[in-house]
Amino acid sequence: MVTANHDQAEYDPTEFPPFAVTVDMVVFTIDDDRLRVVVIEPGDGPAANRWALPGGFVRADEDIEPAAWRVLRTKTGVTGTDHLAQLGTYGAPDRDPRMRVVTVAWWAIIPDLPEPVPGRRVEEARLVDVDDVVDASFELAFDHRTIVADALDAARSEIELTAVAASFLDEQFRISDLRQVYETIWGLELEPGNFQRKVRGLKGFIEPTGHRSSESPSGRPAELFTCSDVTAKLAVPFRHPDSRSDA
Amino acid sequence: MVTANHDQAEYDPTEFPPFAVTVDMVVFTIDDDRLRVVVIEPGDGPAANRWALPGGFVRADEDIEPAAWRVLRTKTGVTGTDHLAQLGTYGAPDRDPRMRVVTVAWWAIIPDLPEPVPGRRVEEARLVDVDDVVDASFELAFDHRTIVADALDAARSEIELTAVAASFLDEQFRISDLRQVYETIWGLELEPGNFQRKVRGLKGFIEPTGHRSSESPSGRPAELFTCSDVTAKLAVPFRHPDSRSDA
DNA sequence: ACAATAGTGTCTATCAGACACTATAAC
DNA sequence: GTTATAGTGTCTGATAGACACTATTGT
Repeated sequence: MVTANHDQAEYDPTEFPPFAVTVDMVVFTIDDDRLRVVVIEPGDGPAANRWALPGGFVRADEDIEPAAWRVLRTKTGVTGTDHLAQLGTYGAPDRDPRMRVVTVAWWAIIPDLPEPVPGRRVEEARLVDVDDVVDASFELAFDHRTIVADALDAARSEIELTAVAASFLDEQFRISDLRQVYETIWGLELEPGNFQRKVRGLKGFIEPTGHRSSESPSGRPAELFTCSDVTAKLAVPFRHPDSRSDA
Repeated sequence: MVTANHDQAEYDPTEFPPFAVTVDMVVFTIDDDRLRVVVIEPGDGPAANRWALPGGFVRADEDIEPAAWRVLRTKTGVTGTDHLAQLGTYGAPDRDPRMRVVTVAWWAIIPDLPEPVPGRRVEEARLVDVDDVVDASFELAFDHRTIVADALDAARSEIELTAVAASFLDEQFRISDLRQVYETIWGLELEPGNFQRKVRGLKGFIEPTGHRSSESPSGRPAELFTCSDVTAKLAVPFRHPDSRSDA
């Protein structure tokens, strides 16, 4: 088979088309029983004076996941998280007006994140309700609304299959705290008694600490639990209760 | 906060580190009740004379998913597939000796793929058992063994949640054909009667065609079904039977 | 005492799996 | 008839959800 080689240049390693590779971070936290996401107002670039996800270029000698951690830290001051997962890669040719960029999007969960602090070359950093982003009442630059929507889908699925919901909470937590995480992310109410029994019965999810909560405003103090591995896959999924066979 | 700007260069759009962006394809098919994957022997590059996934550079003005389709077609002659999903992006700094490359990996399912044909700049193309790749008895270049293993995990999960198993089959298929797909991918046997009842009861999975199979070697001819949307999310997951609460 | 939250008992409907059974074809 | 596969009936054990109930704290 003889073919004209008018497009062979792109197969030549010395003439590959150069791309910029960035990372963008979708950082979730729960604040006041609302699912929120960290956004920044960049100090420069095409998203200056607009809100956007924290993001930045991957360095020439840096793997992608470390770049995600570094960008998160330098842009928002956020340092630790139990959970960082790759969401997907977005690379429409026109997604950034400056140049050809593909961005690797990640999503993470940070407990107790009151207000992020603006980092280098960042004007402002704040938390915004995920719902407002997804329904576009709070606008984000680039394709970041889509990325947040995809991250929300990923989070909703992930808490069914793994113990990651616990990473929204402190080291020790009550079962009712964990239930609130599910209720917030799924946007529904769960029956406290059944939740209790179900989650206690799941292997590899939570372990009792032997301590009891002292902060309860009233009522019987709750037993405190920990989750040793938030990435652990649950033996049985904790299923979102919307699925009915008569759907 | 005053900081040395020794690393500010990377924030300058005109001086971002240039990356090559490639796509790599994990193409599954079922052949003789074995799950197989398409591999090629590139005619040049660092994987010449080794087996590797079909892959290639994304063009300067091309979105990533079209690039995946193009690469698949030009390298292996494979043109159509019902299912193409992004798997993840791999970008360790040393994963390609030539240059800094990040690759966006995709997985796809092609029914009835007897033998792929080597495309441009490809010496050979063939199918290989997925198991042999994952257990490294069949070696692949770069990090392609990891990518195939991740794709297998993705496929095993995806057939629980969507109708994608049907994309291994022809337009019309018997329920026992569909059962064989699950058995092959999960590596176990399912009880035919229960499978039949379960899959017939799931909304949005299969629809009867009104025809019956004429190719049955013996026995009662089976009703033929179609799947109108292989990407449809099942209302109720078709669960892999390994998960027991006493696990 | 009451209010509030934690946690358990129990009933019921549903569903997965085991397996016997019937149905319909080729031979 | 036998054999093979398609498809159904039916039982059982597990589980999710509803909801009543007990348990343990503060006020």
